Amino acid sequence: MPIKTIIPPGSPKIMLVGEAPGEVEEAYGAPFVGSDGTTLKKILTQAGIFYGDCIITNCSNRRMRTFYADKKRLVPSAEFSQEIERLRQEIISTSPNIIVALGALAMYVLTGNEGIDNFRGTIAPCTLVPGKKVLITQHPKAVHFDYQLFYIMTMDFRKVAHEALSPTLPVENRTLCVAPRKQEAVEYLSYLYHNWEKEDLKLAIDLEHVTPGAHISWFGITHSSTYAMSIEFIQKRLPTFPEMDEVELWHWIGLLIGSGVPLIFHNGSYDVINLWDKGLWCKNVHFDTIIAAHAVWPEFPRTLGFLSSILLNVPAWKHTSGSQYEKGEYNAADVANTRAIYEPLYQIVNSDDNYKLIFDQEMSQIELAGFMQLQGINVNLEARDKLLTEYTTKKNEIETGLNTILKKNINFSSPKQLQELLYVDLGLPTQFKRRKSADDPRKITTDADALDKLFAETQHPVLKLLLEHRKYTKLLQFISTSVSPSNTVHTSYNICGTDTGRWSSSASIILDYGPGNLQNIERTIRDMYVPPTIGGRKTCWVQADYIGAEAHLVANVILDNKLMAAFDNGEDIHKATASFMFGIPVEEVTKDQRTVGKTIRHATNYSAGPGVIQRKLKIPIKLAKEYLTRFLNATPQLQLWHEKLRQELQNGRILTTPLGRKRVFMARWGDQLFRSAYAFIPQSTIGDLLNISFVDFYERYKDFPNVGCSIQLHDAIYIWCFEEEKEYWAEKLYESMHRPIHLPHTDLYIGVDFKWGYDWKNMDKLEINKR
DNA sequence: GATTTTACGTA
DNA sequence: CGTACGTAAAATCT
Repeated sequence: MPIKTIIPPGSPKIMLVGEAPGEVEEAYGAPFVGSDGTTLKKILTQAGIFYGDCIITNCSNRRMRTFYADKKRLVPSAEFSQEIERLRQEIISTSPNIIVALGALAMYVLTGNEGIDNFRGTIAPCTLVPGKKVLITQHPKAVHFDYQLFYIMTMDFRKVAHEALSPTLPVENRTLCVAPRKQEAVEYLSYLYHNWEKEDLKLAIDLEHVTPGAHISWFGITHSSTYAMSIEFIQKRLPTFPEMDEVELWHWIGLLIGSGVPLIFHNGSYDVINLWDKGLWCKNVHFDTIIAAHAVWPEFPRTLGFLSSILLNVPAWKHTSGSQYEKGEYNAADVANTRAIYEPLYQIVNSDDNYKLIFDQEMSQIELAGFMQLQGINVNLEARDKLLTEYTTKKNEIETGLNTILKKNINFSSPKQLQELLYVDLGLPTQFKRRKSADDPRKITTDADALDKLFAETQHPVLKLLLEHRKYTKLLQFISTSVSPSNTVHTSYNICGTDTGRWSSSASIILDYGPGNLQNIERTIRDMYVPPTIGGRKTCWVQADYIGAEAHLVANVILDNKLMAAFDNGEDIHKATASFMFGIPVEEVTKDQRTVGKTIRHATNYSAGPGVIQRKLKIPIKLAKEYLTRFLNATPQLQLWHEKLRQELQNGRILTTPLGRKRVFMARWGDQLFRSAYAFIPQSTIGDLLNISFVDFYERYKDFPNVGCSIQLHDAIYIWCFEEEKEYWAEKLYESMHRPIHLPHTDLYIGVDFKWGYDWKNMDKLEINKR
């Protein structure tokens, strides 16, 4: 039996179109009566829309086994065609101002579009009933798989509420000037140059490049959200303009961006730094829309397409860009939309002191992050080759050994072949992956933990060899990385790379050399990385790291007096932990007990269970549980704090760190969300503290020729200088890093440790005067 | 050829 | 049932 479309009395303005009824809907004879309906109602309420005011229907009001008659799912089946016709008639007879397509099927039926991620949040003309407008969003059932969509759909429905006021489609009022002739481009650039000050212009810029070399192929620029010019510089790796014309264009671009005109970017960390690499300096980087979005919604996607779908009423464009001309159109649309989202983002950032604080802080990091990306890290080729030989030999020996024992060749990097080997051929007990939640499916694994466990149980020699093989394979991955012609590797430090405010690091597309991520290099092979040689003289590295930073902060946040005192007195805090865990004097703590203290301290700060401790310490689960209980009993403040955080989350799902960074937690309510929350405060605070300090140091000394910034490692900073000046620069670095965190009861200062050395592995303690 | 999964390195 | 990341190689999809 078909269900019935709900049509409220009067002239309803909003029509919601789902897919087809499920079992529950069919039983009740009405759409959206199950759990999807509950989700939908919640979202509508959040968006200020009353469910009872909406027409509620589906693409099909009958349960349907197959919607389409063909394999490509383009031609509706006969019975589905009837239902589509019924929908068409209902749209005509009820004539809503806005139709909401819930999910990909409704989008396809109503608009003919495919690929929901490209269109979600945008308005498209209705093809089923021409003249009508359709807002595309996800089906409420998608929230079940990705809870964040609840918040995204809420934003979509706020747009629905606005669009319901009138039946007219948003007008496309943008002029995109694609691949202009030189004269036209120069006219625009010179107009901007001569008039930006008196007309108070703010310019958005966006680059497209071709690889390798990140050569700029399109330069998009605009002063307005309704106009954009995209200048084409490269077509199929050949220059578009004669050399003199291109020189003239770059001359104007250089004049303009160096003039001090406020510039707006979407991910300026790329554009500004690429221009810098090509010798062009952006004097006034006024606003980065990615940084703004990161300061405000760290958990949301930050692509231009997403932000435009949330903040603007422009048609979807990210799925276009095929032909050369379309690439220019795409670039022009990008820059116009960057200019457009700037306006609302500027308002939002400035509406809240915390947002503004974090925004300004992250903007100040662009130059430092970019400087380190372009400078790179030097590689000592001799040291690299030595490591390469050493580990290749070791890996080969193990392979030979394994092949002899197994009497056949398999790919030890293949999880599939290893499963076959371990759980079928050798008949070992099948191991399952550690799950994040009890609801997750059990998955067979051959990871290091599984091999460790199997070795402990069976002492099978193959397992040990496999583990070593893994280790050397991984090391060789790090060692055999590409190096630039000047023997450097480069990383892109991503200011907005995490939800916590820590930086991440990834492959540089401007200088594509090295392993990309320079924040996860294995310690044993770090000696292949060396500080630069300046004026023919070798420099050394000075490393400064915050001592036990996260634990120190947590101790002060939860007011753990014992631990606070241990930090204040400069004690070994892991020994101190072991001391009160085992109820023995600090002097009697053994090395093993210290390791236990260290592991438990770390694990409990992030609410780990006994399983983690069992694996880290390689001890029986019973002992791990005992240690855990002992620790938690000795530190009741920790659980009280975790409880307090959960309560805080219940009031709006927002946490604010002592340094003012806010994060909304959008995961489904439960343990995983709680754990992210417990980790957020220390991770974010220390990350921010270090970045503030690093920028402070960079800004003070960036023009000094004998010192430079090299590496950021979350809670450690590396700078290079000459050996005889290492104490001097370490003291300067200390001045930048010795910085208070304001807490209710005190201003907390995290201690700093210094080391120095001529490579990244062999570093010695460096004593300095800390005033 | 593009996308997803598995495994593993760092703080 | 530690969180936060990025990458290589294998596996899988189209």
